[in-house]
Amino acid sequence: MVGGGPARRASGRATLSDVAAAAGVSASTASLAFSGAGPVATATRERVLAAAAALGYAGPDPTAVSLRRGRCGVVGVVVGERLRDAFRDPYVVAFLDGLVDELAGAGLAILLLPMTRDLGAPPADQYRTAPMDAAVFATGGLPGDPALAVLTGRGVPVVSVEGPDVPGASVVRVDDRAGTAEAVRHLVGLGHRDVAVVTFQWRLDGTEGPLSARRRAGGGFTDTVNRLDGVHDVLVPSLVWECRSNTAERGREAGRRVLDVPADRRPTAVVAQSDVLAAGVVQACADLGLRVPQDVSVVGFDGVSVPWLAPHVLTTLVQPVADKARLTAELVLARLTGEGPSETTVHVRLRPGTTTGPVPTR
Amino acid sequence: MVGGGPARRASGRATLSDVAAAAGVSASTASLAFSGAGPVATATRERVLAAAAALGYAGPDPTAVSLRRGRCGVVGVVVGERLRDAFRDPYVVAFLDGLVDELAGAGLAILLLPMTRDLGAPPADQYRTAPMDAAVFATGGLPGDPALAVLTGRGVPVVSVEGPDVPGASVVRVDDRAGTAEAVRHLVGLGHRDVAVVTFQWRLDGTEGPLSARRRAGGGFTDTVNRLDGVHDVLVPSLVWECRSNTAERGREAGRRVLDVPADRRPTAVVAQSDVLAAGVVQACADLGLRVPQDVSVVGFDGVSVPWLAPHVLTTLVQPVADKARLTAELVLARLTGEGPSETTVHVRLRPGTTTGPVPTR
DNA sequence: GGGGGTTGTCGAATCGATTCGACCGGCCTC
DNA sequence: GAGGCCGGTCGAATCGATTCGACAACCCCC
Repeated sequence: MVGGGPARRASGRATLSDVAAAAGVSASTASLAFSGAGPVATATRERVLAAAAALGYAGPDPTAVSLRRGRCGVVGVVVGERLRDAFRDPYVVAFLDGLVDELAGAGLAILLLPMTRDLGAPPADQYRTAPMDAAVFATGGLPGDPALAVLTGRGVPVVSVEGPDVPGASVVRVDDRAGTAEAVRHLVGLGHRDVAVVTFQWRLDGTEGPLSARRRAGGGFTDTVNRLDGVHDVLVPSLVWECRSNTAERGREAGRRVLDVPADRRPTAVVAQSDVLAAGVVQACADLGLRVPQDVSVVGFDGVSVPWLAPHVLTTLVQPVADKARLTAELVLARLTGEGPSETTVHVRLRPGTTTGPVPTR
Repeated sequence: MVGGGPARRASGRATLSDVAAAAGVSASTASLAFSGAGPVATATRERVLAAAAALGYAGPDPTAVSLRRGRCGVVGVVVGERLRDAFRDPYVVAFLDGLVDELAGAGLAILLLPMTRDLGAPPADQYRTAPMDAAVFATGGLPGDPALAVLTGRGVPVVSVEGPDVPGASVVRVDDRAGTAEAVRHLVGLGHRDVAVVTFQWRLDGTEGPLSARRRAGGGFTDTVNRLDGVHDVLVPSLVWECRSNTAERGREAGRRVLDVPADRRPTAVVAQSDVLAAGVVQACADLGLRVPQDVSVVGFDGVSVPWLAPHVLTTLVQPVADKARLTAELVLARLTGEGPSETTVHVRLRPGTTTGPVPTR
């Protein structure tokens, strides 16, 4: 068997060396022929390409290239708790859609990372073992999240959208607080004084119900906290109801619980922390025979279209979702070029709809 | 500077070699200390771990491990065209949620791959360059998709859910055809003879409207084709309307166009290829002042909850989404252990709701 | 015709880990 | 007391590519 030439590897597919050997050139030359960097004679290139075709070589192995370059072209995206719930929110989907688009334009692919449920438990293996050039907390996060520690420990730059807001992370801020305050002032202008708030989960422990002062003091998701602070900047809400997930279903339940009280003790307006929750509250109003906005005014947050609420048009705080996705992608790309953490802020805008009106006279 | 000891690399983070040097052991021993494979003296292990802590070494580099092992722990998931549209379908989200869960259990992370829009164009870079151990076409696919060719060319095993149905790919089949036929027989049993069909996109070119015989002959997505064939197994539909995306909005438009005709030429039942499209059709009925099911019966597909359709309960073909996700994950894992392509079938079940009833008398 | 520049090719180092085989003591056993 | 085994450690090969520096051949021009 002497002189049989270098045999194709027994295990698996052809490598660049196999191609080079078949073409009668060195591996370096074959690499040059493929990448186009450096001068290669036309005849040589063609010989290499022909050998590659014959051997079924489909280009360099991504993992090997990643190791060499020190970059794998993958960005981890941390989304809320369960995909099922997170993706039910049209706002999250729209943001992710924009982010995927922006990053794909830079040749980056997106790896889904489900958020750690239990802050005491170690994060999923993937946080330690999945290849990743950067990670984005797309739907907020908590500073104490162990997944965050794992990522920064690995040296993976983190970009967070409204938190976790920690040193070392780039942050896309939203002026939730000012926006929410504006919405509440809008209500106050309409005569409302008795306002209830329906919030996101404060922490990831499945709690639902009135938010206690004790729990509130324990710290929560940045966006949740800021939006609630925005309410307090204008007035003290009569009730704060925490939902265990950001779905219309939970919003509906919240609405039922908050509004199903005698009329003289019923809030005249509800401020929800998302359009999805607000839509649930509107449904609850229908369930309870309350008219919107004659009996109850409802305000949402996000500015996504909720067409099945028709004929209602939600009064809401519009987030510029495309801009936010673009800015987030820009922060990611900045980190990838070696720049340090930075931050940016997007602004929300009150868009009055048909779900808010003058306070009912009693 | 002789004898200064091996310095920490100037560029970037500590490596296993740095840790080994700091601990005064060889790289092999340090590796053993970390991985737990092979015997290491307790004292040695502690020295290594201490050195790692001191240097801020957070465990082996995932890319290097991937190269060595020949596996990176990432599964690509191809979802329809635009994320924004794909994720608006609760069925897709539920399936993905289940798939993520099942694969995460096996230590696998999920990489999002947007489906190629234009079959003539080359697929996105990510198909060639992203690290991936396997790929799943989660929402169907076309046999001629160039992305498919790129993946198989790379040697990435493909698992497809209802297509592309090509040699070499594992396939999760759904008995769409038999299921749809059963649903249509249900309608026929209620006296319906004039049935319209609202379908998914036949191909990814943004076309919308009546499906021409010519276009139909050109081949389409497996699920779309099978479900339409199921109708033909029972009767010839009076009209087949193709929607350019699987959203309630397009279903509503389809419903308007299909049903806004004089009563004597109006179909008495509409079979939609998804619950989302069906929900749109029900809305269209409301728009047109048609009662469901007294004037028009509507059948969906998937069996996801569409709570905002209340008080209607959609008559639909229920897909066992959790089982489907589990079976898909099993096919992926089988390919990862080196097994060849295989296939499996899931069955759908007709669940009568309140959106179908006896044919109206004229 | 020789010096300098260009072009094309190659060898070797490198990215950061894992793992096989070899080696060396020390302890047990016959 | 010698041989065998085992626990512990290390060196070197390997995974599949990229890239730098060296080198040979060739062309141009003076």
